[in-house]
Amino acid sequence: MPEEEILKQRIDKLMRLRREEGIDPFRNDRWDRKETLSEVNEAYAYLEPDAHAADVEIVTAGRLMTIRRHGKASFATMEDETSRLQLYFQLDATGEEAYTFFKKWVDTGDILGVVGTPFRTRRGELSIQVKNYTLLSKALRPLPEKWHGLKDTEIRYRQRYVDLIANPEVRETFRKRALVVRTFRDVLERHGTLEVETPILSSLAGGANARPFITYHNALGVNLYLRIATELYLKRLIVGMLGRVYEIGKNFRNEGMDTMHNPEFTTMEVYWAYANYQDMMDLTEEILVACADALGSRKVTYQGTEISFEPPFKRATMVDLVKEFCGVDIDALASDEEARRVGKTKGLEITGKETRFGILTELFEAYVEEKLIQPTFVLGHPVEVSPLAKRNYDAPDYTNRFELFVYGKEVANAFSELNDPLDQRERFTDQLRKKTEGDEEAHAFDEDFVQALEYGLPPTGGLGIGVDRVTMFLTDSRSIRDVILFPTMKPKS
RNA sequence: GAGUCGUUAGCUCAGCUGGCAGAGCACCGGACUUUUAAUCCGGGUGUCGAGGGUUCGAAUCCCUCACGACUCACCA
Repeated sequence: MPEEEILKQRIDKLMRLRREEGIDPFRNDRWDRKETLSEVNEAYAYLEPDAHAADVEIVTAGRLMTIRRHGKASFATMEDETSRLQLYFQLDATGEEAYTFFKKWVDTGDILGVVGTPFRTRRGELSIQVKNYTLLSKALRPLPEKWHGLKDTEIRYRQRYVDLIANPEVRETFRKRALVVRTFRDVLERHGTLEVETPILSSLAGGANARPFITYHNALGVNLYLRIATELYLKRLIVGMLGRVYEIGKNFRNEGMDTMHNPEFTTMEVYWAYANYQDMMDLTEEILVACADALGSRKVTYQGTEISFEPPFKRATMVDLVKEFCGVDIDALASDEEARRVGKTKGLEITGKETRFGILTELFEAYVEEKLIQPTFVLGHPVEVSPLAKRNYDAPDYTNRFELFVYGKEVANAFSELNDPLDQRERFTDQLRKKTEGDEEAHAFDEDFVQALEYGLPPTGGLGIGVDRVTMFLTDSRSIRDVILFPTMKPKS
């Protein structure tokens, strides 16, 4: 039957229900649920087959997922946010009127409030013998198929509510996501970190290499950008003497999308005054281990590969990793020209402008990243690709920075924050030069941020973690869309 | 942005070399007082993603477009 036909039929049925029975299922304002289905399942797990707890009254509610109608006794499977449980409607127990009403008016998908007694059937299934019930809401559209569920990715993402009804494991994934976020907060609060909110709308989108979304403010008559990172505002707050701050929120990047990238995604960024990137490494480890523990295990299987979040995570410098996986010792190369030559032999596309540090970074991305399956801290990024990180004063071409890779993907990025306003100004200028050379993703020059640094930023450790990616790895989700409730979709024309 | 694959009933899917549009579940009607993918009897409910082309004839072959999935490029 075409869906419109079913809808029409169900609306007609609703009208008849109102007219013939004087009952409007949408009139109910609340239901005094006394227990959830998982509470019932736990409390009466002890019942033996065919045993009734006849003196107990259960008051619960949920959605009917399946109905097995018989002549004078019917079964239904009810599901709520915690569990599922079988209902037993028996003419002798409900009375003729209520039983007939059930057979005539109640459909799968309907929300029911029920009162009854727990028992276990001869076949061994815990059930509720329904004494009476109330139709709390009516479903006018049919549920997806009960056996195969809903698989169509397009419907799953566009109509997530249907996905959530049909696939309990999807609900579980989003509960885990909430637990991950809560664990982030727990750890950060334990370290005396203040949760703050900074602007999403701003006249300048900085703090990362990315193209922003542009929007327009009518009253001000100006273009505003959606933020691409929270970094620069949070560091202003450290200047402002808030000591330790963090923000969990969405960033927006106007770039391609695939299984690892959604245009809006969630990050946690944290900044601690008087700390450095080493402290941030410890914090990263602490947060990830706490998340793994919260979800049950430090060893997780991601897409068939076991990943261990048992600390300490592996640590290595970018230079050493490139040496190990690619056989190129950047420090041994005398000039940029030589580096470009070596890069070319390794298959890099060379424009002639690369420095040896650019080559290092490209070799790392080409040869190393995908090999870093187990959690690995990569240290010592070149200054050239780290416009906001503090220089390593023993090796001035490199920064006190790390990125954490898991399953070949970047999960965290952290550094000792650059707090020298003069150096920061130079690096922004360098980014500006890159921008005029055509690099659309070069950082914007944030004059106000430099000015903030001129008031004095204490030595500060900063860290950003991709919340969606952490959730993916801990829930074995192959696409970022599986951990975002309403992922960005192209509108259907 | 490029390539590959996909789109058939509400859902999950068949549909061969071009020859009447199919199944299970769901849904509608009937029987059934412990079923659980209930069973039994009866009912097919469709713009075969959209548009164009080839052909006597197109779900099927060709082209264009839309949307999705995967791979790649960019990126976290």
